[in-house]
Amino acid sequence: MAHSPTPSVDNFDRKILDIVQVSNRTTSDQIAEQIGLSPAAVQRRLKRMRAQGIIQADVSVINPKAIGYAMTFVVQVTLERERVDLMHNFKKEMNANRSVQQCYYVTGSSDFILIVTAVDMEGYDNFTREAFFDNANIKSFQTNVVMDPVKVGLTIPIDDQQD
Amino acid sequence: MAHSPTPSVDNFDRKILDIVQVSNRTTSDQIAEQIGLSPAAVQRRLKRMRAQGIIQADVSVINPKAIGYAMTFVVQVTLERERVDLMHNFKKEMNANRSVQQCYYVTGSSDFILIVTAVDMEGYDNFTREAFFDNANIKSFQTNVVMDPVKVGLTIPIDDQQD
DNA sequence: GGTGAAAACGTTACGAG
DNA sequence: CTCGTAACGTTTTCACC
Repeated sequence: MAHSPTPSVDNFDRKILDIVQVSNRTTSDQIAEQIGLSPAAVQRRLKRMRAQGIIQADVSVINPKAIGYAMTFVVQVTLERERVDLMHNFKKEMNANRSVQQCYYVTGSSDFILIVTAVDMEGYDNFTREAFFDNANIKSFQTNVVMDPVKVGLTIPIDDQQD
Repeated sequence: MAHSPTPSVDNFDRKILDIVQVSNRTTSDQIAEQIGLSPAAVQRRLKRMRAQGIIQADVSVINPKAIGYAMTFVVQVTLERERVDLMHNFKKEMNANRSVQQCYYVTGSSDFILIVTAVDMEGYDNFTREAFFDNANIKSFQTNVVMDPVKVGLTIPIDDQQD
């Protein structure tokens, strides 16, 4: 965390990002037409932004139900002690745990907030056992069952700016 | 919620999903080699899964910092009354609000849990004003500032199964 | 499901502004 | 330094087996 390799995102980049973050299978020709650039220029910019880490990844979003993961949970975890090494350990565990879709370290009432998927309640129960009860440093956790995933995804508001 | 349109996801499909949910720019040849199928077969399966909605979307994940969205928040919202029409309204508003990355309707202590991005604290303040204070049906909300987005994304654990 | 040809797409080199 | 055009290599698509 010591270097920022010059963002350099202009308005053309922003327009491209706004499109690909919704659908990255949009062809360069389509993007080019929409933003008023040549297909090659669009490709060059995409390649540059992927290399620079502005575009972090290109992924398919899978319908959880299609593969039997019918339930989603939002879990708030409070640690016993906020020691740096224990926290680092917890982060590593969450990264490794395939049931954990997302994990945020937050300020406020709890320490971590997780988005967890499971096949069913029994599957979630197993997850809590493995992830929490076997962990001495976890003070408490509170579960919210998701009844409706109103909005999912990681779309970021991208607006034009005057550079 | 009355019909499941025949999942029909076999182990080849699962292996393909496991790859494309991490990187959907992997070529059919690469996937084919990894799972032991021909490139054309892989393509056919991908096309089918996209048509069936098993693959919901194909998106680029953008680094929020690259476009100036440096802060993330987890917000828990409690409504005054859980009336169906008011809830439906709230869902629509969250879907339309570009600051709201994710929105879950949950059971438990609060009604909705949001993941919100903002340029800075002032941007978040503006968001709360527009989204919450102008809404008579919102009882309370509690904000957690994300200090470390330990794990983001929507990867789902996909394992082989015996069909 | 596999094979191969045709079409579409992404990539790169070149010249121009 | 970045654009657009055009040639090139790769990938996807589709008809057929």
